[in-house]
Amino acid sequence: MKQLPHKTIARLSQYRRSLLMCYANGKNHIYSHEIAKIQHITAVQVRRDIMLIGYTGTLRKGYNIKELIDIISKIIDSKDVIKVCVVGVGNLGRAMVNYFSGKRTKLSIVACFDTDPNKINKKVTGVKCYSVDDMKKIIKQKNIKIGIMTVPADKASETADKLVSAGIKGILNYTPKPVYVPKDVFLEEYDMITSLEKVAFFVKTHIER
Amino acid sequence: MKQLPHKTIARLSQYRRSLLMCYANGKNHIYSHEIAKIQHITAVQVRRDIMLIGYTGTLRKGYNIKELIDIISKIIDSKDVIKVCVVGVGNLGRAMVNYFSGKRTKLSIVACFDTDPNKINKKVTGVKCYSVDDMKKIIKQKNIKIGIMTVPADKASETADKLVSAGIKGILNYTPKPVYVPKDVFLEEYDMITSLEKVAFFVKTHIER
DNA sequence: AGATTATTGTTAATAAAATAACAATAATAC
DNA sequence: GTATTATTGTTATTTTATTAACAATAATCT
Ligand SMILES: NC(=O)c1ccc[n+]([C@@H]2O[C@H](COP(=O)([O-])OP(=O)(O)OC[C@H]3O[C@@H](n4cnc5c(N)ncnc54)[C@H](O)[C@@H]3O)[C@@H](O)[C@H]2O)c1
Ligand SMILES: NC(=O)c1ccc[n+]([C@@H]2O[C@H](COP(=O)([O-])OP(=O)(O)OC[C@H]3O[C@@H](n4cnc5c(N)ncnc54)[C@H](O)[C@@H]3O)[C@@H](O)[C@H]2O)c1
Repeated sequence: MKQLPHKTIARLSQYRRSLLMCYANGKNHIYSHEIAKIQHITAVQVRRDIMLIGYTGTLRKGYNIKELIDIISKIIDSKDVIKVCVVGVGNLGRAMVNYFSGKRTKLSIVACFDTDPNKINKKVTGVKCYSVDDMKKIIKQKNIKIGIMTVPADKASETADKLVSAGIKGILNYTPKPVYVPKDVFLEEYDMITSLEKVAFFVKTHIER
Repeated sequence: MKQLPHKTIARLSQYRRSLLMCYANGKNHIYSHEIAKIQHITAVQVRRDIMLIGYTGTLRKGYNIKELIDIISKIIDSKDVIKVCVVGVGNLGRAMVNYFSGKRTKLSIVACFDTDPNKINKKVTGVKCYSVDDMKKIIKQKNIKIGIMTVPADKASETADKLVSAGIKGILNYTPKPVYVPKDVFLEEYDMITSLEKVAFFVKTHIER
């Protein structure tokens, strides 16, 4: 299959979650416009995404939910569980561990790291916190592939470097500081401050115009 | 000025933060490629964004940091402080309040809301938590303009509705459930689960190819 | 002083994403 | 059984965002 657009991948993840809900409620078929309504996007967008992954529904009956879930899963899940770690177990890091722990089957947070002696060797919702000094060792040992960064902003780039040199293949950076990674490592950055400022900007222009 | 692209707004917020740092370190001028390096984007992108806001630097001297900060602030900040509330003071909500409280001058979290009696009327890092039942009243009273949603997913749409009917003008939705808002309310949604799955997808395709 | 270099600002080109248009057709209505 | 309707799948168009190209010129070099 051709390379899927990033945005499509993101939407597929969301479709799947909605589809799982519908399926759990006993629904077996769904129309593009129903999916669209749930996601608050257009039906064309949905059909286009589904077209891109090569699945076809049935005319006037819609898509078979079970089949669609399976196809999406085949695309976005990997065969084996992908192991994830969280670096920096502060407020945000703890929220993350808490939220994800024991939830996903194909993505599993198996370790976290911190510099704070009060946190090292404790457990966070069942996930052990190690010293950053052992990062390389643990990541290799446990075969961790993804790192979520929730360290203070001024520790962002050193943390990214450590993750990369430990052999991590994907980073989700929640610090507001952009980091550099070699191009064989996938990087996703999200800056909450910027998001809030963006909302504020549009609110402002709305109010002041 | 023409309507600025959303992406430009987001980058301006990030430029400003970097510029403030540089300025604090005693730097007075900066080249487009220096800004680009900090943000890990291209210099053209930076120049283009700066062009769009109508600022001009000086040839071979770069941009005057102070001036640029002021111009960006004039664009993205509003004249008065914009008040923000957080709905759902769980792990994530608490992290947010904690992080933002007392930090920004033009954006201020002034209230949070929850349904849990153990949280109502307590303070979260100095910010009072009210009952959701008083949401409308408090939002109007305090003239709150932006709501950050960190409630459980199944409470997302009712929460959005309440915020809208209370007169909120911007929503930052951190639940994985898309919500509907009328078009005079600016909506920004961010789904952490999807982000992580996206990283996992690219890691997988990298590993399996 | 004249040549060279580094840098901006802007237009042009390309790429990515979203939306629109519409042909095909199964299901339903009459 | 024919017409109508609702829905998919796909191509075409438009919009948005990024990248490239390059002219203009201030600063520096020789
Ligand atoms: N909490 C939020 O809602 C929020 C909002 C916007 C941005 N952020 C960003 O997220 C990041 C974390 O925020 P937070 O509120 O959780 O901060 P926090 O201070 O609560 O947590 C930071 C954690 O990182 C640990 N740490 C420090 N240096 C480290 C290192 N070198 N290696 C590993 N761990 C280290 C600290 O011990 C602490 O446990 C920050 O970069 C912040 O800017 C957070
Ligand atoms: N924590 C994370 O890292 C993380 C990651 C991905 C997604 N999310 C999403 O963020 C949201 C919050 O996550 P969390 O981990 O903080 O959950 P949480 O359970 O810790 O917090 C939810 C809070 O909302 C309150 N609440 C419940 N119903 C409410 C209502 N109707 N009105 C107001 N408050 C109400 C609860 O009392 C609780 O304090 C969820 O939608 C979750 O899916 C969180």
